[in-house]
Amino acid sequence: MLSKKTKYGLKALSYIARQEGNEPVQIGAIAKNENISQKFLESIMLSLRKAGFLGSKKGKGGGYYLRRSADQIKMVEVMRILEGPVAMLPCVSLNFYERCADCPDEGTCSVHSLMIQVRDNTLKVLENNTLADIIQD
Amino acid sequence: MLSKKTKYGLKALSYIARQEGNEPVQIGAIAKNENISQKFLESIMLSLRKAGFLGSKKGKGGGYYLRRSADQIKMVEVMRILEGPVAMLPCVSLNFYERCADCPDEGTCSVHSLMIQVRDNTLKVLENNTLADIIQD
DNA sequence: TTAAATCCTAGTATTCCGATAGGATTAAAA
DNA sequence: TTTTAATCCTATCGGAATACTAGGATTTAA
Repeated sequence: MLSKKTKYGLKALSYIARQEGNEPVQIGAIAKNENISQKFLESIMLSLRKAGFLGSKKGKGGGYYLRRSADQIKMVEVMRILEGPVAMLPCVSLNFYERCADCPDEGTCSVHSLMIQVRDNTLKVLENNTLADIIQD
Repeated sequence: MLSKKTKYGLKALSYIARQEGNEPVQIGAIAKNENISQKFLESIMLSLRKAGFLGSKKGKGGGYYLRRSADQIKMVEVMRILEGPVAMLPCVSLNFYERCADCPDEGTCSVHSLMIQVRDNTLKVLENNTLADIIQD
């Protein structure tokens, strides 16, 4: 299951991307319009800024804005920052690989190959969709 | 991330499917060979039996056996029993649907359509793989 | 009658998630 | 210069879920 953190983060990015012009958007406005706890959203925005998706302006009239155009922000990148690995098992993760404690040999693990297939199909979707794509609705 | 419960369940089913003949297989043997806590595995086997994948024989010489041939057990069925929904959001789940509290309208939610794509691609893999497929390694 | 297996219910330790608290800092506007 | 409005930052916390564990009841073969 997708965490609320990721879901809210994607909604916030979408909200910002849908605004006209490049004026900074306030957390308060996003939280209100998307029904998200403002304090929780604050910490999510911070992650997105530190990851390079968002820039911020402090003080009155400040807020957040996209640092890249929406069609340059792949869903898979955002997911990896907010959700972590795309794969369903650490042992099939490309960016967060870890051995499984219980497996003596990944090559003979029957679950392993299945989860590689799932990963590749999920990746295909997340690589091919950008922020620009998902706000087309 | 896949829960240990699901992973262990799949490994246990694979282990049983790989045995010659239809002799019941003991939890103890599975736990030992697959490095799984025996007590934990007990509860998982119980779920799999109640879901109809396994039959059991009690008492000395008892154990678990497949109730259907391995090529008749789709991965998606096992996943739904052990892991729950395939979808990453309740609002795009076919078998475990729930509204999202924060969405006034699913039709205009940008995350919704993305997660439908992910779901469909994951489903494709899990529908097309059976227990027989994943033990071919 | 004993040994070996499943069956079943409860409990528990730990981790993670979602959210909250409380201020520090910055900048525009009055 | 003061006020107001925004982000920044760290810490904490309750509840739920996960991953087991305990302990016995029941069943069956030898």
